[in-house]
Amino acid sequence: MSSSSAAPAAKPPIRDALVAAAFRLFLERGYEQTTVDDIVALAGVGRRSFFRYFPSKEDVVFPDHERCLADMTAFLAAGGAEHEPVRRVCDAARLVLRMYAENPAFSVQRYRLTRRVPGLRAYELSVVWRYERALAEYLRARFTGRPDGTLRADVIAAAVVAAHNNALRSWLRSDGKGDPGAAVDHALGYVQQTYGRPAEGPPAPARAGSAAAGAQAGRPDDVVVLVSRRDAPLWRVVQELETALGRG
Amino acid sequence: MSSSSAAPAAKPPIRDALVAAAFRLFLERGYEQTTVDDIVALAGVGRRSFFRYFPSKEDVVFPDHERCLADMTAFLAAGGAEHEPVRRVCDAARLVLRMYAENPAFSVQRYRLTRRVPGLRAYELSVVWRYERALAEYLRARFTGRPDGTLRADVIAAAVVAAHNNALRSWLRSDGKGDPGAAVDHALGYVQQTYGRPAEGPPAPARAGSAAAGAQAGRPDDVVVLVSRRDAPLWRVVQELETALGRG
DNA sequence: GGGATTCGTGACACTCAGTGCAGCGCGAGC
DNA sequence: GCTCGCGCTGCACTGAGTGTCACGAATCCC
Repeated sequence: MSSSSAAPAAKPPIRDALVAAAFRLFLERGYEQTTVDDIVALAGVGRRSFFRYFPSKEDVVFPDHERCLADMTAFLAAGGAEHEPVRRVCDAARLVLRMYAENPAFSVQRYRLTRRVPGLRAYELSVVWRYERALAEYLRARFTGRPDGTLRADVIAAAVVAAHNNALRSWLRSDGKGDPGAAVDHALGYVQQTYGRPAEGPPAPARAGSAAAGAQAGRPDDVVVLVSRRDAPLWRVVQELETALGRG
Repeated sequence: MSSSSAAPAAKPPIRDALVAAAFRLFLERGYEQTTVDDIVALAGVGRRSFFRYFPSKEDVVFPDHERCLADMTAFLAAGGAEHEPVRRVCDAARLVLRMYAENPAFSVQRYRLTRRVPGLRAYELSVVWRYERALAEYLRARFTGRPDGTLRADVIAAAVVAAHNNALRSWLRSDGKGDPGAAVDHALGYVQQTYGRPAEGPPAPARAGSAAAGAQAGRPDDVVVLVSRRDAPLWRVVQELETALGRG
C-alpha cells in the first residue's frame, strides 16, 4: 500500500484540501487565530463547502475518527461470543492505535495542537468518550446477568481506554519514534491481566507452557503470550522468546 | 419571599439570579432554544454581566464544579502519605457525590439536561476529565519509582471515575430516590478491591507491569506473563520484559 | 465635607462560528 | 435541446463571546 498515488476515484479531493489547508494554517499561526474564512480561502473553495464536509471547525482536526469509530463498532458487532470479552475490547482499542500509527507525523502534530487548545481537548474528549461507550456497551451486553454487570463493563472499558491512551500519548510525546504497538500491548496487557479471566469457552488462541507461538495467519492482532518464571535468567528468557517467535 | 432585606452578606445575588433564570428557561423551552439575552432579560441584568460571572453559556449549568474541583485538589494535597493511595482517591471521588447529593432535585434536572444536549454532555466530559486528571496526578506522585507508575495511576483514576459515575448516574436516573452513598460505596469498593492492597505501611515489594508476581515465596503465581505483538521488534520486547521483571 | 479613584455594571459595536436559502454551473437522461 | 438533479457558491441572518467606554456608587485621601 503505497499511500497516495494512483487512486482513480479519490472521491473528495476538496475534503483533503480543506484538511491540508487547515493544518497548514493551524501550525503556522495557531488554531484560534485561524478563521474558517482563512481556511477556505487557502483551499480555494467556498465558505459554505467547509461546513458541508465538517459540521464544525473542530471536526477538521479529527478527519478520520468517525470512520474509525464505525470500524470499532463493526468489529465489536462482528465478533460474536467466540473470544474472551476483555481481550475483545482490547483488540478493538488497538484499532484506534492503528489509525494513529498510520500517519505518525500527522498524529504528532495533531497531538501538539490538542494539547495547547482547550477547545480541541474538549472535542477530543467527546470523541474518546464515544469509543469508551462503544466498548462499554459491548461489555454490558456480554455481562448481562452477572452480579455487577454494568459496573464491571463501565470500569473495564474506562481502564482499557485509559491504558491505551497512556501508551499512545507517551508515544506521541516522543514524536512518534519507536513502535507504539509494543507500548500499547504492554499497557493493555496490564488491564487484561487485571480483569480478564484466563480462559473461557474456547480458549484464546496462543497459550503455551514456557513460550507460545501461534505461527500462521498474519492477523494484525496476532499476539504472543510468553510465560516464564520470574527468577529465570534473562538471557534464557530471551533465547526462548526468539525460538517462540521463530526468529533468531 | 420579600427578597430584599435580610441577607447581610449574600455576595453575589446576581449570580444566583442568573442560574435560576437560566434553569427556568432551559427547562421550559430547552437549552438551545434559550439565548443568553433571554436569560439576562429574565434575571434583570445586563448581557455583559452574564459573561462576567460565567465564561460561557455552558458554565451556568455547572455553577459549583469549579469549587468542587478545588476542594478535591485541596483534599488530595492535604492528605499526605498516611493513607493507602487507592483508598484516598476513592474518598476524593466521594466529594463529588456529596456535591450532587446536596441538591438532589437540581442534580436530577441537570442530568436530564446534559443527557439531551450534546454540547452540555461534551462540557461535562471536560469537567469529569479534570477530576480524573487530579486523581491521576495524585496517584502518579504516589507511584513514582514503581515499574509502571503512570500507567497504573491513569488506569486506576479512570476506574475510580467510571465506578463513581456508574453509581451516580444510576441514582440520578432514579430521580434521586434512595441513598446514593451506598451505591457509590459499593462501586468504589469494587475498584478498591481490584487495585487496592489491603493494608500498607511500606510500599508493596515487587509487582511487575504486564506480569503478576508477588515476589517472595514459591507462590504458584510467581511467573511472568508477557503479552506482545508478534511483529514487534525484538529489542522492544526485551526492553518490556526487563521492565516487567523490575530489572534493567 | 468635597474631589479623585476604583470597582461593578450596563450599553454599544465588533468578530466569528454556524445555518438557511436562493442561484448557478454541469453532467446525465428522455 | 431541454430538463432534472446535484454540488458548489454567495449572501444574509442568528447567536456566542469580547473589547471598550460611560455611568453610578462606594471608598479614600486631603
